[in-house]
Amino acid sequence: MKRYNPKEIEPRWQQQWADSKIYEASEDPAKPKRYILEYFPYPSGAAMHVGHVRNYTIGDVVARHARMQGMNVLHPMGWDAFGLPAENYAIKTGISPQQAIAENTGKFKQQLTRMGFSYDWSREFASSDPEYYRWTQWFFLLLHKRGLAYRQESLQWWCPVDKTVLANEQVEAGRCWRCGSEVEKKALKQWFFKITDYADRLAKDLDDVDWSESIKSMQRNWIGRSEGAEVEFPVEGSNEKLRVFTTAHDTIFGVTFMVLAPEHPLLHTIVPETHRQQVENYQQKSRNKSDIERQETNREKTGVFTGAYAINPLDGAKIPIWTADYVLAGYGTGAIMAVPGEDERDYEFAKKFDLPVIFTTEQQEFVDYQSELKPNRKTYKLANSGEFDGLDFETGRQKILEKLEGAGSGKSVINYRIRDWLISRQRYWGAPIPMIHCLKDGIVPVPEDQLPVVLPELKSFEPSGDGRSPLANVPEFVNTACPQCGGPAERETDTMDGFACSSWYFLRFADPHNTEQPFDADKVKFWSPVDDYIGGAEHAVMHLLYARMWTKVMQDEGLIDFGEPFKSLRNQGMILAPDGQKMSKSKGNTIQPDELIEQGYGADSIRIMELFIGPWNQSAAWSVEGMGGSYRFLQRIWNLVQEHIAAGAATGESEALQRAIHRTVKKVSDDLAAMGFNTAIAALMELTNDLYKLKTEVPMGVPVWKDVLSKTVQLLAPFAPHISEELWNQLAHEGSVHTSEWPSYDESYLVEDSVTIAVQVNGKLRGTITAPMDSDEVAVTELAKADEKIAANLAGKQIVKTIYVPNKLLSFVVK
RNA sequence: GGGCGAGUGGCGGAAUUGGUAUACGCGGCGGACUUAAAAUCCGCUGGUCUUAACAACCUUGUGGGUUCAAGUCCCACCUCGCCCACCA
Repeated sequence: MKRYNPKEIEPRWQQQWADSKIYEASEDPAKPKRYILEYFPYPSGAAMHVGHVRNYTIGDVVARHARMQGMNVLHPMGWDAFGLPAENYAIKTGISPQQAIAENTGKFKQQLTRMGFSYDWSREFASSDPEYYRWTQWFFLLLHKRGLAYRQESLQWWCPVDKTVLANEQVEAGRCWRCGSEVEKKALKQWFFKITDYADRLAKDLDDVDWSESIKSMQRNWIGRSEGAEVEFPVEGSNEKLRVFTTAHDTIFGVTFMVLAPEHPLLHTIVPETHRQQVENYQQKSRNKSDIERQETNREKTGVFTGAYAINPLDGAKIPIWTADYVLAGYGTGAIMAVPGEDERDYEFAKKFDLPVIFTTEQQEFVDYQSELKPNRKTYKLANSGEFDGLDFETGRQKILEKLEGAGSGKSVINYRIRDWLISRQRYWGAPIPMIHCLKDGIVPVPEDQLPVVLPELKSFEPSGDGRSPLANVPEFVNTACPQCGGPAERETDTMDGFACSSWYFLRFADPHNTEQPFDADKVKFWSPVDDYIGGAEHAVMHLLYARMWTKVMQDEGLIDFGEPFKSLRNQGMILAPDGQKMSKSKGNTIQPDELIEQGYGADSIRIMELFIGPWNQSAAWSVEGMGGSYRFLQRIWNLVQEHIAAGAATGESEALQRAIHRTVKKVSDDLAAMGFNTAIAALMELTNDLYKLKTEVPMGVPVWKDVLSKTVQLLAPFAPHISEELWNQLAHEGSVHTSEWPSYDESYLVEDSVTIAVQVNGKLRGTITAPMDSDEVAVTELAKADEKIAANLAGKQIVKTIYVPNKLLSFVVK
């Protein structure tokens, strides 16, 4: 009898699949399409570990199952090659990024292939291929044409270690998302994408996609849409007006002071000489505070009086203007009207600096404005609010806004927390921004027919840290002719954020080798949008937000006819190291699939383990012992098939075998539809246990065994593709199991003749009885009373009530 | 402080609309096979409980509630994980 040897069968079938191109997709309108995509990986120097592999295993099971269900499946793979990880790896090892990417993608591809993933490799590309980034640059020009790319000087987050600016999304708690070092502020002229123009649609369209609530709420939170009003307060003795954003204009009669952020420009003009020194001291102090310090010193409020006063536009009250760093320069107008009677932070500030507190509700008590959503707030009535006294909260809000609008000092406004996407990077390894600076004509786009602006191969590409990209030191790259006047001009030397490249790659997969345009509209229309997007939750507010924005820009341009790129999003749970810690190279606790394959477990066992370890969307610690269980499970199926093949032909039927397989077909089909991978595998294990018992009753070699084993192998195929293909072949089937039709089940085999019914007395289980299927209450009651144990529990008691759930349960209530 | 999610055996976990809690796997114990071991196959394995059987009682983070019946529904609380955090 042949032994199960993954080392022998797995490479053989991998080769066979590649040769026969069975996973290559084409636009066949006869079959329903399904586009299944996993985030394309960064081919870093470190090999993939079993945590990464889980992501691809989930996608592969979905893809293989869909194919067997007769769908036209697109399941591509490529490389997110530009960006810091690849460049830092190249710097560390001293080899060029071009070469490092070539080597690492080779390694990654080999790892993925060894896992038996069913990718259409004919569509492979890397975002650093000139044939690809040519179109990334083309999209930059498109955004520029549509007024969505602009250049502006402002204070930006700067990572002193990676020596580049970062987008807001890429700063986490004051630290660089890549290297973890504390970021600084630096004034630089930078390119931005105007994602704020799309804030509203990005927030609203989340209602229509099938994503987890937590990712949706993270995006909504990041976009931070809030409805309110912008109100102008004249500054006393000046022509200046102080503009504030508020979501609580109904509390305007409770304003007892104003607060400007220390960076607010009005501080240059409205502060009287008497207070100038102390204001400047305060500004200096807060400038020196890092973002992290500001967060650590969290609750203690600081600030100084500016000596200036504002006038309340509704009642003419004179209001002192303060500056304090609890007001953020970058949000709203960088200034607030402080209402200590309603806002916790203003209240704290007022207490500390002994400023008056006015309550603007009849309750005359402090109400945390943050609790606006609490229903009780709706019952509050305005007080201390002049003509608006007695109005309920909603009406008061409305009337006050009307009055402000009438007086020309207020308007309703929607404010967003999200900032424009800073996309310039002062790093080498990225797509060059296709712009030219001409002394005469200013900033001129590179003509489309001159794309791509090729990234030159450099010997030295370390970031300088002077705020300029390494490309600035390459005269052959920099010096060029102005496309408009033909005179001498300089190329933009910053490169694009790697997230620009990943903002459209999913569309390129539909038409990856097009040299005339980014993609053919019909091909994209055929495959898009992505039906199942599978990946980790770490992309929640970066990639997923950017890609959604680009999609909407393309929709507006008429290139595509949809606005949401990812119909459903699935976030897999993380695989932790056996010690429960995150796997990382630095901790030395990673487990790589290659080691396990070498040890003889094989890719199939790893795939089973990845899914059986727990629900796919929950994290789980890797179990070394568990691998043995996965391997044994496959081996048991292997051995069953070998025994069957070895047995001589016999005749006979088996109802029990049929029942077992049909039950399992239903269970696995249902579980796969609900992504219940772990329970689907459990069902296959149970089936295997049943088959081992049944082989002592039904001789192997009986035709029904071939039927049952063949279906078993088909059910196993999405999870363990190699062993399934091998056994399918051994069972003398033509063609690949992976292109075979998913088995169906016959309801008649699912119906049992008799059922076990639980019998409860006063809610406690007192026994079980076996009754014919669909017995009525009278018959079951009789059977129950005949049961010795149940009878003992009923003895001497009066039955008050009987509840019967057909085929399940009988419950007596007794006194 | 806000948002999202989760607490079930020694461990990972299972449990349709409330209806036999602990499926399946790991680990452990026992047996078969073997000169022996590994491998394989078979059986047992929540607690009170210490040899076996029977019985009883207890058990899904804690405390209440609804119900004939609660891991599942309701209320309050505790713990852990993740995300956002002075966003006016």
